[in-house]
Amino acid sequence: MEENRKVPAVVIKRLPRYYRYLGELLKQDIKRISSGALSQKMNVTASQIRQDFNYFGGFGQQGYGYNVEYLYNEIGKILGLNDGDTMIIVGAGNLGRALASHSNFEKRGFKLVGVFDNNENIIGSTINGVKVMDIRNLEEFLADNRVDIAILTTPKRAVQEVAERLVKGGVMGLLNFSYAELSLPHGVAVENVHISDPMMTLSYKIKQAREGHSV
Amino acid sequence: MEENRKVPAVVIKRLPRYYRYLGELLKQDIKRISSGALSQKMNVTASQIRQDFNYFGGFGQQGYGYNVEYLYNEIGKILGLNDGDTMIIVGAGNLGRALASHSNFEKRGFKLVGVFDNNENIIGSTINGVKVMDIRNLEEFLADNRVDIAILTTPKRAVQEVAERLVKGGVMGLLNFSYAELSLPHGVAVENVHISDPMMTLSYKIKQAREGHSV
DNA sequence: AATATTATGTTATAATATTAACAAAAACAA
DNA sequence: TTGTTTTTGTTAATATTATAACATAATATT
Repeated sequence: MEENRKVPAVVIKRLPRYYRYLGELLKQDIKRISSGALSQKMNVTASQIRQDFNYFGGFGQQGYGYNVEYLYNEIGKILGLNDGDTMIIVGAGNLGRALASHSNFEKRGFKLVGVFDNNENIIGSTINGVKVMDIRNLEEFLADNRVDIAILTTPKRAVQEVAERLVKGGVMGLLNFSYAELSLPHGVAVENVHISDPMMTLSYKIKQAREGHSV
Repeated sequence: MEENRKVPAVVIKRLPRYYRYLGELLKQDIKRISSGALSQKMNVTASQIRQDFNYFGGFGQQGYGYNVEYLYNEIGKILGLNDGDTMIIVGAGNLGRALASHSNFEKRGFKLVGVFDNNENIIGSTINGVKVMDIRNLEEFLADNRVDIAILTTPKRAVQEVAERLVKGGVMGLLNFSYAELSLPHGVAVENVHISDPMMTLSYKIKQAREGHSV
């Protein structure tokens, strides 16, 4: 029932996975689940599940388990989903366009309100119902529209400058897909996604398997 | 100099980041670096860097530090990069096409040898110099070509079946971008990439910042 | 050549994270 | 009901990970 311990980052990182699994259970119309049953499905220990949830006070009931819908919603609240956070995508290349069409963001409660690029040939076109705007009009847009999150899919050389402009314009969080690592004022939330990292990890695992080690 | 301790997964996960940073240093023609200097750039402790490298025997010299190129190459070897691993992409939707055009994979030594889809309109077209093939010909292709890694960007409903066919065809590692989590025989290396997970983590951080907690 | 400095590899210590244990509470069964 | 089973929240024990400390060796300096 203790609520004020600082929640370790490693616990926070696990919440999205819990959330996804619980969403699946919901779809299957499963009303309740025990930590033991969930642990089997998710391949973690029941103890860890209970411990994790307990950082937030615990959401279950002895002898019963957890109400799936309630738990799902509570984790969503912890993560700040469905708060109506808005996002823009900066960089309408292959990856930017793919992400713009990615319906999962909407499913998690994030609303795409703009896409920006500097390529004349792309500016003015529409992706997933959203107009691609000129990056030169970024400041104007940010002044008129609240933007919570920006997804960065620009080339490496552009990303630091763009990030600074976004922060200056009031954007609170950046999801950085570019290769460069950003240095920004304290207080700006940044998550880096380097898609070749898991590829390299995979390469290591394969090598291990080839050499007869367990994977 | 100890080499046979089991290397913790958390250390392996850090290697790609070291590798990327060292690649940057190389480009800047920096020949040597100390754990202290590297730790500042990467925002980790020097102790951790030395400890991490020591799992593999250590690559430095007392009083000198690390030779950047040597260290870069050694980490590459540990990760099994530039071993000529081949890869295919299954699912030529927005994300699959974006990944096919993603030059970083090649930079890390992975060679794209095929793209598969089931959409008649896409089959036969070319992405990044590689022909999109009919998924029905997957087995035939795998019989004729060694494929080490498959990137999965199919819709969720298709991914488990495709994964099984790939494994049967001899593919050793899967990089799964689809929402579903795969259950596969022991010994198959799998890395899951759920791009909405870091988005949710970011949402949490923003919420914390709004509530006045440090990020 | 002698000394001071640098910086590793490695061991020791501290901090975190995971798992196990279990009392208390609710659900279920007889 | 009453007793038995289930299953949580929570504390205790263990294991893992990160940091600090330092002896040793190479480099740099005088």
